[in-house]
Amino acid sequence: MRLSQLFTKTSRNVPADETAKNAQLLIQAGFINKEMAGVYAYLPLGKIVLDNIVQIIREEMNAIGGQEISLTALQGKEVWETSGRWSDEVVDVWFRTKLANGTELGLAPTHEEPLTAMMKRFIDSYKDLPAFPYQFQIKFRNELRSKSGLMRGREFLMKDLYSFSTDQAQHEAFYEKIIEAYHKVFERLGLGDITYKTFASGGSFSKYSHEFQTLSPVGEDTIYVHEAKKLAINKEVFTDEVLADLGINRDELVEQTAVEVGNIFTLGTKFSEALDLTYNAEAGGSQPVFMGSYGIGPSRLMGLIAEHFADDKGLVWPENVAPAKVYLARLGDQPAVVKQADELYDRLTTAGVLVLYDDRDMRAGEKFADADLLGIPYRIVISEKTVAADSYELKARQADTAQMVKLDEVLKTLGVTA
RNA sequence: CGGGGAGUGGCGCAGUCUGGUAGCGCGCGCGGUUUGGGACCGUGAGGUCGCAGGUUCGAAUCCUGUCUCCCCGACCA
Repeated sequence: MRLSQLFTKTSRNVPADETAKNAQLLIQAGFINKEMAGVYAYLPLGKIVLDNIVQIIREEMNAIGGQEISLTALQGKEVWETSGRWSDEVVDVWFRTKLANGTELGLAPTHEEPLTAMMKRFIDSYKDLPAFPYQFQIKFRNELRSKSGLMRGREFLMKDLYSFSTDQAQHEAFYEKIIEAYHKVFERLGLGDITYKTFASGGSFSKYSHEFQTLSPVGEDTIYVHEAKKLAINKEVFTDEVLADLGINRDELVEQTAVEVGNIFTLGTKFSEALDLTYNAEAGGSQPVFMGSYGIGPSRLMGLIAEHFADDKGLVWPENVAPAKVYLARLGDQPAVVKQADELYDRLTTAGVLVLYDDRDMRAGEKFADADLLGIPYRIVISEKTVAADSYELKARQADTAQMVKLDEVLKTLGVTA
């Protein structure tokens, strides 16, 4: 993409109505636009980042049998009344609205009910199980207070997968698989080392649920980390009983603040019984389907990644989620310089490398500052110097200095095979 | 929802205490000089001070109400 064509631009001023670093940087760099408190629009570069995160999650969900769907945001109240969750006393974050004829509607804060109801069309027999539908959907939650930029919005993107199994044993087999899949997701997002499977409060069908907590000073949760076992315990369930269950001594744990980036739940037959989702068992007889739910917040992850990797010059995206791999800064518009820059841009683009080509008529300092602020992993400068040396000036985002290298070295660094 | 802070050109701010119809930086247009870490000179465009009432000869400034944003708390992917 040529920056001269990109309609967004960076700002030298930090927005005054945000204090969260992720929101400040993402707005300043033109990745997102604030619509209202806790509600953000995604601009071209931000949309690419979000899509990259989504794609990583999608690939890992598909790898374990997930099938992507897209449910609706508009919800009629009947199915929620059946499960008891239409009530404000039970779910206090509903956004409610009405049809023109007065029919009550809500904007979905989650999707257990409509999906469970829908699956009645397709689940009749044990032969139809298990099933793992999932979606990426904007959830609406009327929080009393949104905060921390993308970390906690009133409207946010969520990947929610639901498992439908014959019984607890079949359910647990999948539960273990999704834990592994989640670890892969966070590994690919560059957060593997600081993300812990965390024991949290369960429900009527399991003693615990599991959260995936990423260490961060801006986190809202307190967890107790067992580094050797690579797990953690949420403060909300931190008791002697839990320690005994896990065979852990209190002095092996370190208290940390963390951000909940994922949460997996054994739902059991809570929703299937409420909504009458049953199947005919192999041995005969009707049984309620055994369910689980599994969430990850891509938009929250984007905020967390922005916040976690940023330095004093701006964003620093991991390669897997960066809006481009290379920031190609062309200094000046002399024909030879333009030629070298255009040719490299074409070469890399053809090879499938995403390049932000800064072909704008701006000074070097501004281009360098934007390259840093946008957080693109590699910066390549083309100038009279590089033309004269038949070389390219290459610098990783976090490197202190640039190096003059030949084309093959550029291609090798960027993983382009000749 | 309780407590605290704040709303003034696109963005960041000063002016409010001590009323006299608005100023600075960035950005933007035009002309010129520049050109490797956010250049400089000149010249322009752009706001009626969140909104609604009220006090006053006169309100960004005082009073009342209201909306919005941020932070802490309570609550949450």
